[in-house]
Amino acid sequence: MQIEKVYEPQRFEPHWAQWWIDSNIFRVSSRAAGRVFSLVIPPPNVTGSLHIGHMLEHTEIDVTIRWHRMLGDNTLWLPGTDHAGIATQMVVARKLAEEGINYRSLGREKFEARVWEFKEQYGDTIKRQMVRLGASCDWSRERFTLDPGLSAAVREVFVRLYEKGLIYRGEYMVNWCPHCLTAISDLETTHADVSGHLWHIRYPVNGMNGRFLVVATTRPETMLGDTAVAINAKDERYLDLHGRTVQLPLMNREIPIILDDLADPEFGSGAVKVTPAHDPNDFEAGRRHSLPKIQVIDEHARMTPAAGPYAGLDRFDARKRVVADLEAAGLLAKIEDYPLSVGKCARCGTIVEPLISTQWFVRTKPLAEKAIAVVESGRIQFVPANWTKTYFEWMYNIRDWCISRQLWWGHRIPAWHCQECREIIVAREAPTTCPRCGATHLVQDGDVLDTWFSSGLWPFSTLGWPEMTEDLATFYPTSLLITGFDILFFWVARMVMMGMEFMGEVPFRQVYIHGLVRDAERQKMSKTKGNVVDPLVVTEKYGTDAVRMALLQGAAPGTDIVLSEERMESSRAFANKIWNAARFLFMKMEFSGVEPWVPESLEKFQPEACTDTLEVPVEDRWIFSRLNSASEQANRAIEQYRYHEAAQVLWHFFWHEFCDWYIELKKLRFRENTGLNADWRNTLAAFETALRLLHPAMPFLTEELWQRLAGGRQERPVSIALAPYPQYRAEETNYKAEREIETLQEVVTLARTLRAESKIDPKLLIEGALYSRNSALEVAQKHAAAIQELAKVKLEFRSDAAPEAPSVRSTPQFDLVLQLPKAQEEAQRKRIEKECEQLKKNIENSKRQLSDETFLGKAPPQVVESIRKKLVDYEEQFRKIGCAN
RNA sequence: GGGCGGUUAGCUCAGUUGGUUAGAGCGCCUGCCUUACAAGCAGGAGGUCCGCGGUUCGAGCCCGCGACCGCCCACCA
Repeated sequence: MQIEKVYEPQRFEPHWAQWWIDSNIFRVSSRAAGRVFSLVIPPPNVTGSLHIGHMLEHTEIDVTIRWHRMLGDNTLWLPGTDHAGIATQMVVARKLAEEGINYRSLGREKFEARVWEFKEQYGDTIKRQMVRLGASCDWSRERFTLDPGLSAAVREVFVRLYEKGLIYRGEYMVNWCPHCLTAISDLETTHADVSGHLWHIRYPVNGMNGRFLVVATTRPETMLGDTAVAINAKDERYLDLHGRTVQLPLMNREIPIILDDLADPEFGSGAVKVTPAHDPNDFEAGRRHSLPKIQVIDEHARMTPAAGPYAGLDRFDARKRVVADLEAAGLLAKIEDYPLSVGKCARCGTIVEPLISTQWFVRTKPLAEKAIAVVESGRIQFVPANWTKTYFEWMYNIRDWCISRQLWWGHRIPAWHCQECREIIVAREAPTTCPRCGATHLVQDGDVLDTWFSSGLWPFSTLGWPEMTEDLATFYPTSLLITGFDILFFWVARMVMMGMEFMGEVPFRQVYIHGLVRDAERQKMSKTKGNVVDPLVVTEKYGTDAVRMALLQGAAPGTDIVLSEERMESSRAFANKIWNAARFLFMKMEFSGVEPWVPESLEKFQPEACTDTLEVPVEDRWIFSRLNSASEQANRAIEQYRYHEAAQVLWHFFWHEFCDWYIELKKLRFRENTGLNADWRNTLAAFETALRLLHPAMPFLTEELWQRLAGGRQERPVSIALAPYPQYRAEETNYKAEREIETLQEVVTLARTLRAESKIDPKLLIEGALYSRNSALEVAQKHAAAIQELAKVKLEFRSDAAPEAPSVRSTPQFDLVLQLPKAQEEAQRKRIEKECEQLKKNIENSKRQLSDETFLGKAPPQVVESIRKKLVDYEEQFRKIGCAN
């Protein structure tokens, strides 16, 4: 068999995109197995940039899924939604904007025509992108925009919530984005600290000539819409003004002075202007006092006719003019520098404008109560657990959720307005007549739903709800959700609320929150910074398996992942290492006349054929025992989402046990044409098991090698992904074999160290003597040939005391003397001195503890015993090296 | 203003219930192109675990205070 010297991932591993498509085989479930495992995967962010963070998430999901599949669990993950259509529309709207066209100006018909056109042109690209992220993409049904099944679920939920009074329509202050021209939720606004100013403005008090009430504001342009000034009832400075009015400068409008806690006597002048149409607090105050609301800024952030002479100005230009005019009128008391935080649209970065508008809201309090209860009772578990607190923090302070968006992409709100009597009809299907006045002129509400509204239904809407399908019965609640903390509130919290409301049961049992991927400079990846790592580029360069491994190595729960090229290079080296181990085996198989072979049963580590009939070589007994222990650790790690630990275990086992020792030992046995003997069966069984162990982490490399190893055997599973995952069995642990190999390793390392320190040509076979007074000597002697091969020393084994010589190196049970050139003796002496110092410290330390009565009294016996033993060892070695001198 | 996380080797990070010589990868130093692998092999150096105090026989780990860094939430003009 021809096998390349260097592993070329491009030949065997698909791109990340292709990999994700391949993973889709796990969507299908047989429903044959006992244990059910289902997983919710996050909605694809198709329009955002794809970056390595998505790949981390999908890698963790994929590892988990593959592991469960190999355990024989009935697995399913829930991908797919209507996002393809939504995403396409968003992209088209953006393209239009680039051409200087506001998509709204086209009208719905023309806009949709453009979307179709775009679909024709870029359909395949979009489809690939969607599939890459696990979403379904069915262009054929209904308007291609939305999946009709899911749309029906969304309508059903909306109607039911409305009927229960949990959805209402109302006039409220919302965050308005003047660029996107839509209301956005609190969560969609980001706050940025900026240095602003606090302008103190004098408002003349009517009927008190020369008296002014000074108010402070960070947004002077809003004063044009003031309808009151508030003072605090406890603030004695201004009590005499209560009941009077002030004259609003510039607008020359008389407005009342009201008593309200809105005014904080400690802040500024203690008096505050009230602008109910442009500030959420003022809006509430305006309600309390039935103040008129004067809108002076419109949805494009321009001044309205109500702003009088300022009408038509941009809000920030208006600010300058207002300040200048106030100053000219001598009404500007002072200007202070003042740090403030401004809200910006999370999508476009435009500063949001609080505006009054009529929107649809979800009453969240009743939904939140259940969502809190299920986390409190532990029916939903967060991993790591500290996210629980963040979740509660938000749930306890939850506010009503504005779900209407003035956009054209998304699910239309299932509400119709009667053009005759203004009745609002909420229904599953479009009504033909108004139930109140019988009119037939009904127009559907122009708003669409927040995308998180439909995403919140995901765990059940994707399984066929409201029908109680077999899938829904089997896989709801799902076992697990793997996601990032950035959408904890947007998505996770809403799925819990919706799941409890409509299924009466939690949507998932566990929520694993993964870390964020940062670049080598610890920077969060973002499009604007341009530091995003494109998975397609790095998987091309290093291989998908290597990138996966690099991600997994950093994936400790609760910490961010710093991904560097170096790390990916080192995992590529690991992939290459495994490739070459296989290459060696295949070459030797050919040489030994061994055909591709895997054991009949993949359940046990050690193939049947070798156990009873033949004397099994110790390195085989050892590697099976080590495999056993590695699989125990790997299983436990993956089960607890400790992916980094699993990666480390696999890495260490494969490289530093299987390659460094096992294969090296086996080389001694593969020097003749033997055919498929016990040695070969054991070797291939061990390698085959190791591949399965590694498979969830590195699926492509292991699949490729596994197929080659198995040849064309029919009875094996078709894919390594369907083969059983290695499981720990107590009876497969072989302590005796492990100790024996440890002894061998000890002697070989001892000799290598001494040689290296003495600068002896690595190829030169030298002579030496190994001294020991315990049974370890016999073990070592048994492996004399291996020792000679691995360390290039020909040893004499002696049970008497070692002579004092500079060329001696010791461990507690051995002394090794090599014949060294004289020049090296001085260097050895220095080394020994240093070793003596360390030993002396250790001995003192142990003695101190062993003479401490309290320690002896309180420490557990095994701890005391281990220290006693160590002390004996230290002293023995101290004596042997001849430190006393 | 509330809440959360971090500080361990030159760099990036592990360290699961406290157990006595603190680990890995990369980097660095030394020697090797040894017919599986130079993307490799063998060996090595390198750490007051942020500071102070406390609990304990014993603290990187638990408690308190402090410093610095980062993140999230919040309607204070």
